[in-house]
Amino acid sequence: MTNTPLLRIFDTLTRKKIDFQPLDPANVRLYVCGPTVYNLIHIGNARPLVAFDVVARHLRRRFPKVTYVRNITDVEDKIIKRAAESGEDPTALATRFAAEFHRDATSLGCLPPDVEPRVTGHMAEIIALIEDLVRREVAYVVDGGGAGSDVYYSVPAFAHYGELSGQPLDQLRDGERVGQGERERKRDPLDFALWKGAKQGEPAWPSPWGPGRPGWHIECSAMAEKYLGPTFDLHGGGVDLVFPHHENERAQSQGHNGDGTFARYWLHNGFVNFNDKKIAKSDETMRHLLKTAFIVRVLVEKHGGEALRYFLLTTQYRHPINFEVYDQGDELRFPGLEDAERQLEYGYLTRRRLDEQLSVGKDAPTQSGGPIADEASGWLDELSAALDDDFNTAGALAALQQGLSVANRLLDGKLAAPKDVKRRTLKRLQGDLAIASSELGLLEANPVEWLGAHRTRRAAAKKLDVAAIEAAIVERAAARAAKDFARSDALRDRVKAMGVELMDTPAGTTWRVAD
RNA sequence: GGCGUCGUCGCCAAGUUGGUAAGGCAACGGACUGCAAAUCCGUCAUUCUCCGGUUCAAAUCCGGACGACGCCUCCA
Repeated sequence: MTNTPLLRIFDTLTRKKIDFQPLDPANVRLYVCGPTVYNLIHIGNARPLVAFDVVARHLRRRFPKVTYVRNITDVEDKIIKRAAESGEDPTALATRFAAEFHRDATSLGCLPPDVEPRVTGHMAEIIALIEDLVRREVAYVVDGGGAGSDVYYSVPAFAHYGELSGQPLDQLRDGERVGQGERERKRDPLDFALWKGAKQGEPAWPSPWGPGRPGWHIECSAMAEKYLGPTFDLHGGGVDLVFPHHENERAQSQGHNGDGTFARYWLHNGFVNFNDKKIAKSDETMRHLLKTAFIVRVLVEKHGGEALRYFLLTTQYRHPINFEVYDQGDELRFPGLEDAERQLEYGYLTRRRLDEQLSVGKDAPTQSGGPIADEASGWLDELSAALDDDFNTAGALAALQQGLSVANRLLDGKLAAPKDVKRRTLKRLQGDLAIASSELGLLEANPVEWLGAHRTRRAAAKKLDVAAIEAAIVERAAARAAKDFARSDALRDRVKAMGVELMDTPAGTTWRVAD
């Protein structure tokens, strides 16, 4: 195997699509900014989760080892605020929502990262890093007005500040809004807090500057270094994190380890828009939707986590994705998720047919060496090539579609092929589909179970009387046996009116919830 | 004001180191079926927001116009 670069990645820092050359091909290292756990996550939070899950999966396919680190921020202003509102202990609240987050991540088909560090478990590392920055005089201590002192990072001390976000310093200063009381403490309006002295009632940890807590950005610098070293390959997150979060992480880490250290490639996912607009908390309607319909838990309940995942992968991760919603009287409809469900149903139906076909007959022991139908080769390579090209999942999904389509054509006898070639091809397709599934995190479930669960969920959503449907099927079977087609059709019409389609197969009649 | 992304069929969405427009949904026609569903087949962008330019050749490069969205403030 040659070492020619396989992957092309759009890097935020250079704003170009460039070849990916890992520092150590034997261990590719990836850091992604995880959630601040103060809430159930919404669809916007789900995008980086899914996008970087595919990044990690694909890297694992291409390299022998990948170390994927995704943090959990469990000390932060929003958590403190939320906890104060409900009277809950901030730590307990964070722990609770971290667990909820894991549940959602799992339902979205995301594999756990290799390391999932939490801020509360890394106070020593954070404090050591800040101490070093103070020692190097790129940070300074200021009386915080409370029990402990504040520590600020001195932006003018870092020559490369603004590079990542492409913002000239004076422009950033123009936009800067300094909070009450901070103005007189900061030497420069761009300086940001590394450590915040504790105020009344806030969670605090002991430090050389008295009781306090870390600022928002420092934890990522400290934890990335601890698990991935001073310099690592990829750093990901949402576009909104480019400034100030990632700009600041970079400043801290390079201030500590020197120029050229820290992340070598920066990846940022685009936003999920709602009817072409950003899901902003400032808008009344959106705020309401964010608390209700856009919650991952709610969407998963209605359409399944895999449909949400599929939807999020229909657009390349960097581009904005539009989440359409329309109000149909008493319920909200999400065409993107409905479409995704249809695609998944097609995929699982195909996989089920494949499994059924290959489980019967014992002809043609499938030597893997023999020829297979031309149409069945190529699509998996196309899928991988699409992912090699800046993780183009939309292109990968198109390739997957080809694979599924070939399987169906073969099963339908639409492709001319000798019996042994056909069987070998089906076997190959089954294997290739499994590889594609594991790359995308899609169609990985047992087809029979998935289709059953899918039907059950949809039947429940439509409040269907399953017993009545099954009774109708039994009655219709008798009518058909007696060639009483008028009766048979009447029964079909009856369930059709309920929104159910009957499917006659050699193995008997089954049913599905109509679209 | 500064920085950046984008504008491809009714809808979603690939394709931009230039070489003659993937795929999906919807729609229509057909095969299969007692009738259906599922599946399969066929039709569905002489054209890529618009105007110029470079070129044998441009959705892809350059210039301009118009439009959309985002960041610069908590935010995925």
